[in-house]
Amino acid sequence: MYEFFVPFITDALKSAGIETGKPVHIEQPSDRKFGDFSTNIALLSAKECRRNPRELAAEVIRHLKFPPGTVSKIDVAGPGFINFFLSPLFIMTSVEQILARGDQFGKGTAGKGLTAVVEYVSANPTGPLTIGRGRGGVLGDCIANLLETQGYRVTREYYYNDAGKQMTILAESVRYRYLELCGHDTVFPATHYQGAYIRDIAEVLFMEHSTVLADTEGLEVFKEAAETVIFNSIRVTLERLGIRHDSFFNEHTLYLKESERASPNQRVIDALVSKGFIGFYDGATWFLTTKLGQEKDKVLIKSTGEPSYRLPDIAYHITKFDRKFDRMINVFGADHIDEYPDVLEALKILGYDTGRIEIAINQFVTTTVDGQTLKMSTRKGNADLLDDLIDDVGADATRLFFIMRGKDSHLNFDVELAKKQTKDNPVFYLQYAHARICSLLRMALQETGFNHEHVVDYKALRRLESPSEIQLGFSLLEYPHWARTSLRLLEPQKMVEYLHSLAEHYHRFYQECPILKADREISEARLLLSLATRQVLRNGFRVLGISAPESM
RNA sequence: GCGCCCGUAGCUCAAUGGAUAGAGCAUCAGCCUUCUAAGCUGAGGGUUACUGGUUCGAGUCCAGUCGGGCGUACCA
Repeated sequence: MYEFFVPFITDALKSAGIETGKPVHIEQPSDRKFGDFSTNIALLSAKECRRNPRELAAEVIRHLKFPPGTVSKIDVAGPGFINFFLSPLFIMTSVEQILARGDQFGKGTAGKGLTAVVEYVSANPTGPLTIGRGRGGVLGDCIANLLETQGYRVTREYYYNDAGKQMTILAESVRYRYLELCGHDTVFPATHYQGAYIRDIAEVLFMEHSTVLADTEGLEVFKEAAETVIFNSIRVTLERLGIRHDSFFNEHTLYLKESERASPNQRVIDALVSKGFIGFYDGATWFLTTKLGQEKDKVLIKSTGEPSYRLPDIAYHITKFDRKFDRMINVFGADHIDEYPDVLEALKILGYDTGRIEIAINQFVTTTVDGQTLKMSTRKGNADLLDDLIDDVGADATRLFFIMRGKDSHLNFDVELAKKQTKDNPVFYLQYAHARICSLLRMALQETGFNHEHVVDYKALRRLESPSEIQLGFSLLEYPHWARTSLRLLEPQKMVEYLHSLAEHYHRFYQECPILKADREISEARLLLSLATRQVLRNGFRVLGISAPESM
């Protein structure tokens, strides 16, 4: 809808002889009494043209030529806005397109022929997923969905590490619990994983092997058991939320030689050496970020010989360039905020186009239960588990609550609210609109024989003209705009808000306009409008990954 | 100390640099013999933390101050 106006305004500017370098911008007025759309082009160009903005606006209007039956009124208002009013008939004929396109309505072509990789969750297998991880997981999943609606070919990737220090601590933790079960006198270190799941893993080992493992030197058997159990639990939890990945990228592969070539990690070091950004001191290998104005250099290879996380991170991103992704989107929590600038700097030095990398950082989650907030740490084992939350409020509420606030805002997850079955709870408010429409359609089939599946001609919609009908129709047409905006900002929250306002318009329409009880022709038209609403709700729910219940 | 994020109604949050800063909750007042009241309508409630700046116009951009969160590892 937005782009509908642009060419006509551009033409009008041209034929009025107005030269402006400013782009034509279409927006929605704050108040509908100002119209359906407006443009500020006269305000923007006024200075350049040395003319009064209102005069300029009037001039533009004189040259505007819209196709008949589309725009019913054009106004100059306020300091120089040009306001457009769409004709009700135009709105309703446009709604017909929604029914014609069905689940394709709202799809765009901006990403046609392009590929994107979205990296999200990426938790190492050291413990069950916590609520905080869930937010990033849902955010990433929705971003991937949004990319797909615009035609991108999307790879959903999970980057993990099953080696290194944390995994060693994990294996030791299991071993301590196992030794306890064997009756050994051990003290469980405070530095290790305290969670109950460690005990569960140890118990399984004890049942299978009795005390035999107590004498084994290596940690391998403990590590493997822990990794298998924990990874499975992570995948099960993700699956419950409808989060899936196409690709699991194991950091470990970056440490391995590739036939005749050095390992990807080593190649990063070599390349940075040749650019003069590597130093060796204190027994470690350093990325000389002080050369870039930073306070300290950063360790790439520790004095133990092991790479720190930064090195494989750089190498990992190079694989994304090697795999020729057009867009690379990383989703992670605020605790990783210090991680990416160094990676980007290194990639820039090595000549990669870091403009293709986008970072979506989500702030932390606190849960509120009776005003109590919980502080989380996987290590201490007192974290709120994502699984428990899903048990408590269900997958749909979990998903929606994670994305119904801007990702930059701290999220206050009100568990009580998420469980409520009233309109206070946005999940129910949205789903109820959908269920209500399904119920109507069922009843229509029963009582009047109206079968929406057999309708091929949507012209009946053109009979509608009452304010709540027009408002609803208009709202439906906004869906593609919000799909694009949500993606542009990497912010599914925009979609949530749009759907909420759509549901609101539907409920109002429902309240004001009898549907089954109206005259047959009007009734049919209103059923079609309801059907279009259901379609848009479904398309939106699909992006957000929540279910569309047929009855509630 | 330094870096990133946040500060908007009593509470939880919106507002691509635009017009009178909006929703929901809570409070108060209405709407069911009528398609799902799991809903709708209305009222009150604000110095957008503070001080300057940029411009036709600032909650939004810039600088500074105050307050909160997260980082600031040879953990990831």
